Amino acid sequence: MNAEVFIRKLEAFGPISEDDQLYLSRMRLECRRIAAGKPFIKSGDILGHVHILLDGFACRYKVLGSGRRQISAFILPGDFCDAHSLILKAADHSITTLCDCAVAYVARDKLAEMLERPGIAKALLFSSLIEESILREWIGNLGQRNAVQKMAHLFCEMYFRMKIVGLVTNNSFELPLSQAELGDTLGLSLVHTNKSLRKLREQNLLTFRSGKLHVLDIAGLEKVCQFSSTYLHLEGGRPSG
Amino acid sequence: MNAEVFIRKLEAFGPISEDDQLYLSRMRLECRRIAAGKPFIKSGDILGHVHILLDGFACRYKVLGSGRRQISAFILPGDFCDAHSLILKAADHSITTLCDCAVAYVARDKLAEMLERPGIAKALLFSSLIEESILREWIGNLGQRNAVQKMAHLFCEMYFRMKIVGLVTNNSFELPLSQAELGDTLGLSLVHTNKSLRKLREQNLLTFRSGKLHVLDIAGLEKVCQFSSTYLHLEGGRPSG
DNA sequence: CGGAACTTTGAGTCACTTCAATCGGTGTGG
DNA sequence: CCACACCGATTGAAGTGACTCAAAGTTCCG
Repeated sequence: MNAEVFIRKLEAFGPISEDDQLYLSRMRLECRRIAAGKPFIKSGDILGHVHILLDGFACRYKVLGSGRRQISAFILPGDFCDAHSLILKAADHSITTLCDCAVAYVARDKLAEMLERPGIAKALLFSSLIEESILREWIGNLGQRNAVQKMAHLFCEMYFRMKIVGLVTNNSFELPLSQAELGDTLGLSLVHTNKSLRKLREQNLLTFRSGKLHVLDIAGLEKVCQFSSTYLHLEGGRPSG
Repeated sequence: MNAEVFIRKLEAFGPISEDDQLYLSRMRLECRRIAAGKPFIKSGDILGHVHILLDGFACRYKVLGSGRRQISAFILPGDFCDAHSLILKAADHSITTLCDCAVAYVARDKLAEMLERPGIAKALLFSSLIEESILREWIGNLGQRNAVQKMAHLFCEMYFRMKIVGLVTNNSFELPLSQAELGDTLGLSLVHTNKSLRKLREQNLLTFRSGKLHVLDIAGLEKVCQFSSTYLHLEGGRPSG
């Protein structure tokens, strides 16, 4: 398995020089398959290497002292799982697969070496800035919208993000989440998650069954939560820098 | 006005070479004072330069379609206000001062030049990773805690962040927020913000009046929300990289 | 066929919201 | 020096969105 998905991802943030590309592709990445539902990074883990998701779907989460769980991000192919381990020896949150995944391993000193290349460091910085932007939007989502709106917003976001990586077919895509996990993402109880989902279904906006989301009316869904995709920075058009 | 606050901030993320320091200090930064309560970056603005807060207190926020406002971050001296404008021509959120501030301006092409230096690019990446970490914690805060716990958590965070930059005296510090702004940060109505604040006060944990927070019992406050400061990455100890 | 995990639904309760009014401090003009 | 306006803080009361508890229905898999 090679670093192609990863290189493509970096390129989305700006031109990667031929030299850098060569460097990355020559870097043999160790790769492993991980089964669905396996928390492969746990809060507190000391990490000797950094993970890149090559295939599948994963999420970041924290379990608070109260035992409640909050999912704070979804990880798509090409994404770094734990760039943050660059600065902290121990992981400050956990990561679990949500379906069968392929994950590449980069030794930490290898990563340090990568960062000496301005082109790569810049691409990682940009990638981190977009993640920040998504996190800020989630904060607004959790703080200011009601249950149905929150859910519509999450589905809109995932629709656009999956679409851009080519994973949407006939307006539907794999979103391998249980309703409990959906609730942990939106800060809702399981029961209320179920009832909010029903409302969206009854408005003929979507169906969501066995980990597959089918969007019937994306315009309607966007309207429910006043969705605007600018925060996803999809166009890929960058100014200078 | 020079870039000292900024250099000190970068140094917190790892050694900055003498050459880089010289480069930064030689860079004459244009600096302006901005009065309290002035939104100096507005969502949609096309930015020709990047801002660094040198002195004061500011916040990021978004106004949703519904008119509701969400504050998504507080900006302290030394922080970049809009590193994200590196990747997007237009700002995707607004920033306002919360008290009188001093702000430095860096032309965008100057910043692009800075990023060609691996040491600086790395420091900015690290800074961005820590911001991400804080955003993730806020997501957990908004999603999983009740009003009183949320508020306690925010106060704990600000206590530690202000302390590390030397702005805490006698367990109290300037937090120039109205209760309405506090509510917009925590996703609470003004009325409930006031009532939650009262509960914390009645437990003799703190006082909060005219933009000044006095922490009477930090251990008690931490206990209310099960606060753990690891996500702030305060120690500054970094592994390789 | 049995069990586990997930989904669905109903009922009662509570945290938080909205509406509405008052109170206090501060600045301004007469 | 007082009257007035303004803004933020405070409080009470009523409404509601989301929660918890409880139970039954479904789907999937060994």
